[in-house]
Amino acid sequence: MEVKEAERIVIAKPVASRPTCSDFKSFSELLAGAIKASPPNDCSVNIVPAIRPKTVRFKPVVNRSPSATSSSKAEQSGIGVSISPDKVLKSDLKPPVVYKPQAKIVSKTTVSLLANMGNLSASNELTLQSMEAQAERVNQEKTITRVRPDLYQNTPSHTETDQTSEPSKMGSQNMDEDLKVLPVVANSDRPSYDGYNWRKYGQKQVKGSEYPRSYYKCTHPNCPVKKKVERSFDGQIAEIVYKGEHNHAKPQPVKRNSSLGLGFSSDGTGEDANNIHLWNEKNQGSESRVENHNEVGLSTPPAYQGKALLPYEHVTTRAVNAGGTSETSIGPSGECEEGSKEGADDESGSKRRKNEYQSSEVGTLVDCIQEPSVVVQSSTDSEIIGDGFRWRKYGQKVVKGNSYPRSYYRCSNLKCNVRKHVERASDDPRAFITTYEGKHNHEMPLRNTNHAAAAASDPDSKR
DNA sequence: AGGATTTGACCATAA
DNA sequence: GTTATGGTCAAATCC
Repeated sequence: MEVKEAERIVIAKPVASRPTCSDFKSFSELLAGAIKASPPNDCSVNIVPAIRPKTVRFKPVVNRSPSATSSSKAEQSGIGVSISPDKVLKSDLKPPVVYKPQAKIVSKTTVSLLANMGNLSASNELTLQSMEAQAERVNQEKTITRVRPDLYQNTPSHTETDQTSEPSKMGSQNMDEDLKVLPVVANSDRPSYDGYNWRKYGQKQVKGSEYPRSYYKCTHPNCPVKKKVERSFDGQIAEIVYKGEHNHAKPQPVKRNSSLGLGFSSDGTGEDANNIHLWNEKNQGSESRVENHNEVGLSTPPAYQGKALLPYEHVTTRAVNAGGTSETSIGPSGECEEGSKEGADDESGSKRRKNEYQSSEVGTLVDCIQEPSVVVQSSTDSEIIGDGFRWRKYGQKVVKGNSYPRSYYRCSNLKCNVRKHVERASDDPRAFITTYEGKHNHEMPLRNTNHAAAAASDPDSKR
């Protein structure tokens, strides 16, 4: 809890600061074999070694000093390695390497999983995408999504089961504030779960960050949107910053699993009707920021972790609707059309996508496993749906160090003692921080109603 | 073969 | 003006 607090503070800062320091430590410790959730840690640890090898890229670069290159690379891949044990661990975890391999593995698994899970999977994906989409939509100019590693770590292992089984809901946490909480899962190097296609055009080690920052551009022809992704100590996505606005709709998924009610795209793009709506709805915005957090008790990496999937993170994104609509009830028709168009575009990029999916499916998998969330919101005050669970607001208070009131929620499930509080992270009314306490001991409540509603309102849900 | 990714170098901006 | 840092470019490489 304390830690959370600290982190929370950090996150609140407008600047992309790395909240991970404290976490990091704990994490390393965890890795050492000690504390907290052993499963995740173990997984991460195991993963690292396996992955690393791949990371190394042997380039006989002529132009650049070869020796330097190799060394530099080595450094990058293992920047922290030589430094300190902790760092070493971190380095091991480094993302760059990890993703691809994992993604592949995951993808397969995912496929099977999806097959088995059916609706769930679909919903999950949708959820993810939606989340990201929402985040983006929230701030088109600039959106920052942050993940809280610590939370992630703390996260117990299996809540996910619960979550998995149920569709998650996305909701605005504070309706008052017009916030939206979106769970986001981002794992791959190239996060494409926001429903758009991205091409990585750069990667750089930034100061104060253990991991390199990756730069992505939207692959759509004239789309100026870019995003940069930073990873936390364990290789998980710590922050995603979007720049610009998409001048196009999300690419439409080519295939859809008919069995999936929500229109799940098998290709992994997973366009969510909801997402699309959200997006289109607000692709305009000047600058907005969204923060994501890992939900503490929510996720638990399944079998994958063992593999290398550390990256599966569960993130909650809070976005404020600048424009206002928080709900799924967004304008559909136009979007749908656009989506179709996009789909056409996609064809040209089918190959590209393939690759993307391969590399990015981890996220999908995670989604499936973790929890689906549907971007449906109910506007009830007492019940907030943002992460798939129902919450009841039981208090609000202005806490020290934050000029904005913090809203306290508890899981509406009587037997569950999970609580969370949401507060504004900064002056930016769109930035919120959600802190979870405890883990759910039950499954995510089904929201058939919402689902249905969402589906109904979304023609995109196409089927 | 073609597109995506990697990664050192280069450029821009801020301190 | 210098240095530091971030962002982008583009050749090499991978898939």
